[in-house]
Amino acid sequence: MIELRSMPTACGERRRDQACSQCGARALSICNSLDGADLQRLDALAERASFAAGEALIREGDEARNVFNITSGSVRVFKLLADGRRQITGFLFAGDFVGLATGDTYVFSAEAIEPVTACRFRKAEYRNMIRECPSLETALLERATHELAAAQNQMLLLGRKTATERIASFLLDLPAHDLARPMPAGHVHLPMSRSEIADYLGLTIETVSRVLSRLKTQGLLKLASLNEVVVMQPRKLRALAEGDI
Amino acid sequence: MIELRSMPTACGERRRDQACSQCGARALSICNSLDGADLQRLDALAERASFAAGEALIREGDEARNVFNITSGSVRVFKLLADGRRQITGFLFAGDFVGLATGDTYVFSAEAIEPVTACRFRKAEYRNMIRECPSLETALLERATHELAAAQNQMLLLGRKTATERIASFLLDLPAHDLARPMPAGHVHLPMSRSEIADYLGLTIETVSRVLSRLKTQGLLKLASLNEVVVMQPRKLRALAEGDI
DNA sequence: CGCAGCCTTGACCATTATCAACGCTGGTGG
DNA sequence: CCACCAGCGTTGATAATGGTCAAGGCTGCG
Repeated sequence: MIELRSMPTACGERRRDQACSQCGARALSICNSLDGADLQRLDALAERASFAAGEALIREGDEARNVFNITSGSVRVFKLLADGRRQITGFLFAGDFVGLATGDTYVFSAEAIEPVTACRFRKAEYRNMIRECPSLETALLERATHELAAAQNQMLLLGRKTATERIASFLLDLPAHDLARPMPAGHVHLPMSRSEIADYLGLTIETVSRVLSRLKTQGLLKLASLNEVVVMQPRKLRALAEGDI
Repeated sequence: MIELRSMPTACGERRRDQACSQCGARALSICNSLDGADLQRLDALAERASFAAGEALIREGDEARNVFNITSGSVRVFKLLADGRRQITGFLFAGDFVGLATGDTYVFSAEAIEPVTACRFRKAEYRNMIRECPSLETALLERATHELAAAQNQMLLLGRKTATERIASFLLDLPAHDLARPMPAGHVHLPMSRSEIADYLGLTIETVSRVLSRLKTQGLLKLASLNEVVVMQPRKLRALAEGDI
């Protein structure tokens, strides 16, 4: 129950220090916007949960009973078409919040990529939470607004960027979200598979693989391992990402 | 100054009556969630503004001073790449709210498609507004959450749907947003040009035109005029939209 | 050591973009 | 009042980006 307060990074300094590459705002976690007393009251309502890799936190169509605050690991949020086509709408990491949704049922699914720990809150207690801690609503609105800006960026990416621009954007934006995992400058950790990257960027695994190989050949990247990329020429990569060529 | 309260549809019955095709929630306008006294207090802070077709309400990069509540007309919200590629992230109609953004500058642009009237609020007064009317924050959070769900749907569309599926989805979803314009059942009004439809769906104008022609040939649609489509076989169109073929 | 699963690479294909020509329509000026 | 023009939309021919299918390689685990 103490997890919410003690979670290493969501409430920590590192998260405060880094500006969002999209909108310039400081990275937000719910905890950053709340004071100690508020957090303590929320803790009393939180329930600790952990999920194995692949396990679902949220299933589209299920009754929307819970909201979660991720405290470690990484999560994919996605929607499916009837024939199995998948669009991953976001990756979540420590400090992120998931499950807020209008209506009675979830309209997306969320699954653990790696083992995940989270604080679970009953949605039924949501009103109580707001009453006990009104600044929570402000924090959630800020967070939602921030996610909306991120979603607009992703729509720009999916609707108008080429495969290379998508990969470049992805590699540059990812580190800003996974602040819990300290990485040497230029190193990008990819907890997700090629197939998940593809489903996030609206591409196929083959195209993802080919573009990564080409960027490596061109000297913009090194592939330290399957799950770790080193950005060698960030300026060139940024130019690619924005289509400034 | 009375516009906010008296706007014909944003606060009206029609808007309450229709459920959102995406998430099942009742269509939301800020006004629906607030009582008369609250609306009156907000009115005191509102400033009436009108915009000619093509005029900008919001320009990406500008200091974020205002938020708007659209009272009539239609608006395109979009982002641009350096070379001019445009992604329209949404169309707004009477009752919609625009301008909420984290950070000091707007991260998107908004322009009138048709002549638009709106209520303008100074962002500097935002804190006052919340203090005078705390339920506004709740309403805004609901609205933001709703938009986030819509954004996830659009990402699914942009990342994973074919051209035909995109057009079908668009034609089915649009009427739910433009409730201020009463239309006979099956009739869809398109205030936007082909080029705007293309930039919303991540296609070119030629592809939009071709797909519309083909759907017409197949008898799923009639093109009453450039700006009005009649859906002849909604079930088939819905099947197309979901990829249920 | 071997196998399963994921990733990479190659050859070919299809959807959609691009380029180009033509048509419609509404507004304007003769 | 009619004709012309500009702008938008449609349609066709061709091209290219990225998808599909297929084969082979790497890696980590039993």
